[in-house]
Amino acid sequence: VPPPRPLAVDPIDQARENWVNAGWARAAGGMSVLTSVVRVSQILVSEVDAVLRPLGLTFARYEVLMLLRFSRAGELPLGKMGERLQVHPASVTNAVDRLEADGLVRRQPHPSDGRGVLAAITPAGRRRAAAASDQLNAVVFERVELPGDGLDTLYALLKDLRHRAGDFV
Amino acid sequence: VPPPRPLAVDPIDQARENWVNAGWARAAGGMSVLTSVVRVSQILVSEVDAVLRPLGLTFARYEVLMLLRFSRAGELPLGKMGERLQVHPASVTNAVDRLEADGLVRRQPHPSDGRGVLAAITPAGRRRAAAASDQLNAVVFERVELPGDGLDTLYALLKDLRHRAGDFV
DNA sequence: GAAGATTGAGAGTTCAATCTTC
DNA sequence: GAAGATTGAACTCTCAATCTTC
Repeated sequence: VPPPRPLAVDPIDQARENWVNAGWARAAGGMSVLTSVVRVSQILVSEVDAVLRPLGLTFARYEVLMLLRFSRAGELPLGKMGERLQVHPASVTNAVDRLEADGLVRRQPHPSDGRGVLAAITPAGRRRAAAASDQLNAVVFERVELPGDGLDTLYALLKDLRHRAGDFV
Repeated sequence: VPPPRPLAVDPIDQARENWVNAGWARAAGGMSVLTSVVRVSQILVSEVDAVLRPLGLTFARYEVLMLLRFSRAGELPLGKMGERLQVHPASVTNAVDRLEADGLVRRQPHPSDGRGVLAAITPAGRRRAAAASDQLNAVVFERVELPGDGLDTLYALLKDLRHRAGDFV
């Protein structure tokens, strides 16, 4: 396991400089923002996964669990979850398979549509979701910090990008 | 292929609201920023991959190619590339395998360290890198836009997060 | 013994194809 | 015919183990 030593200079700053020197100044801002977003995503997801691993969960399965936890009846059609989580139907099937094998979720027939399948959270699933949330809040979410209103500004800018990409209306 | 229809309401806003209602207001900001970063990363990387796919590249392999393109001698040790790109050594091996199979990169023995291996970009690799960069700049990077100095602000905030995570000194 | 690189196993995602039901 | 869900193949990433060279 190589302890990821911090680099002396910021590699993304270097890339940005390379872009400008190559005559691509107009694209330098977008390139460096994109690379930064990807890198921060890697960092944060690996922190989340490290917390969830001992609980037998991944970020994707945790999101499924929380979606059910916050739903009115504790159950949702698989397709709806795929839409909400913006993931491929096959990923939902896979996640529900794993959660069901661990007894955290149950598959149920859709009451009105014979094609559909509902996933329902079990009591064990609610307990696991609560434990995971407590740890994630304390160890990761509450420690994502920025000076001043940095977090709110960041959220608004990212929301703007998502909106422009057509992520929501 | 399901055309990802935009949702009527922002799912991350909903999650944020759920967090506050659950009594986790202190963690709501971090949770929604983290989820936003992950989502934007997914969107942008899939746009990049869509551009690179016809060129036989992925984002990871493109980054390797550009690292070599911007290096002084057009060649670097595999380990150095792993550090700069912040990826696992096995991922570098895999990327170089694919690039070498396509004739875009050549493996060379390290001149002074018998353990090391250099990857050197070939003329075909330079042509492929130039074509990929032209398209990425025009189709993706130049279209990542925000009003005012939004892009610079976003870059600075993400850099702050990376710095706090120990990504660089 | 430690560092650089490779290998094979395990997990997750995406895609195309399939099956059932509307 | 179209939609919901599942399956198997292909790909990528990560991890542990291995091999060579310092």
